[in-house]
Amino acid sequence: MPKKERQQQLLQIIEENPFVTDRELTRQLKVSIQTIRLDRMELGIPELRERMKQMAEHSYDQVRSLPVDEVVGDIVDLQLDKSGISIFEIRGEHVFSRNGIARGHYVFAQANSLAVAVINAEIALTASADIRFVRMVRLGEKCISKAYVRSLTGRKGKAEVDVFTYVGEEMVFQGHFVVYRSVNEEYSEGVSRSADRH
Amino acid sequence: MPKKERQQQLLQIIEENPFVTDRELTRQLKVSIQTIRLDRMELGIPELRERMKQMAEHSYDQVRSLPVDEVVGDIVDLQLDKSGISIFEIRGEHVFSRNGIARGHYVFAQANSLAVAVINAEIALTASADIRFVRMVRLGEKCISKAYVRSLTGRKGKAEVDVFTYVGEEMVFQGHFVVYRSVNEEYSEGVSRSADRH
DNA sequence: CTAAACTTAGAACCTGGTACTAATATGTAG
DNA sequence: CTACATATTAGTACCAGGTTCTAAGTTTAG
Repeated sequence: MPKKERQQQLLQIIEENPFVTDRELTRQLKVSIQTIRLDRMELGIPELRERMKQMAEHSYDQVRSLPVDEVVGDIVDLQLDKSGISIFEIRGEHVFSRNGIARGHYVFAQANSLAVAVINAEIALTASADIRFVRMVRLGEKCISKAYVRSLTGRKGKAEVDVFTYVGEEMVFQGHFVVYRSVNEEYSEGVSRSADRH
Repeated sequence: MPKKERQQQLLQIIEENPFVTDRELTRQLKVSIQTIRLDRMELGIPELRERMKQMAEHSYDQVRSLPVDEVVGDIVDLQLDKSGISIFEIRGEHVFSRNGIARGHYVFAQANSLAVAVINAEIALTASADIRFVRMVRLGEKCISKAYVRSLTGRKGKAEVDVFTYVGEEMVFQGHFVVYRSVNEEYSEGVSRSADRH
């Protein structure tokens, strides 16, 4: 069997069973263990333990990253129906462990939370948004979001809010949010009382 | 320090960082490595490698498709660079406590995670998104997101992904994501050696 | 004081490798 | 055919992160 083909088979075997040892690969491919190891090196496949470790770290990240908190970021300034500012520091649980870059939904969550918080209504819900991740945000960076209410339509209806997030001087995110607001009404069954942002 | 207390500390340390070696535990608990190992045995805590293996196997069973990245929601189907489906149940911690309506960023997070997971690349990051919350999602509802890759540009570059989220028959969210992707393997830093980690 | 419980030490061994050297096939081009 | 290259196999030394076992101290309680 040609080398190329063997290496393709090796790739496939490991892909469908990452827990296979080199010793077992020798049995399946009928070559010496050294050949297996040379092949792995050429293909850039790490050893069994490293593969397991990577999988373990991956799943560990996943478990840790679930609780996106109520309001993401600390609101440090709030002028209802006008503007607001919040601060959010990117910590380990917010990033991809592989490269330390923040997951987009955390950056979004900060902006979304602020866009909703800045609206003075008993119920405020995001209706739609147009967002742009201007540059990646890294572990340890402090995101400062500023929200500006651009328009309000009546007591009920929609509000438009622009949010810009900065790390230092640099803008990292921008978003245009359309927020549904209601002072008294509900939408089928959901009761509305006093506003519920935190 | 009494034995019981030490074992409680050991449990706690391992729980919050399962990737710790015995050698590091000796430094933290100031006892010999043999004591650490006796403690682990009494507590039924397996060795580091076994812990990693179990985590790896667990995550491998859970979602059999390989590169299920850090995701909000359970991925139940994944065809890389084509489509994917994930399920996410709205629980108490995801809603506004007053009215039981899901916070937008959770619904977004599910869609965003899926849009990133469906892309077959070593690095995939959301560049921008155009999203619409079609109707509110309530406590207890099961969100089913379906992602479709609409275009791919080269090995590197952008991908466009549409995501639709349903509760039952009803569409509750739709989003158009532009995802930055890169198949890049950096040869500058930690290529093969086991140099990098916690 | 003494026995039980606890702690530490050390050596042998294990798995699943890496790193490196060296010998032996098997081609393949001149 | 020879010479050189590539591929394969073999073997040794070494590593991390342990297990197992034996044995010797050290507390502590009765």
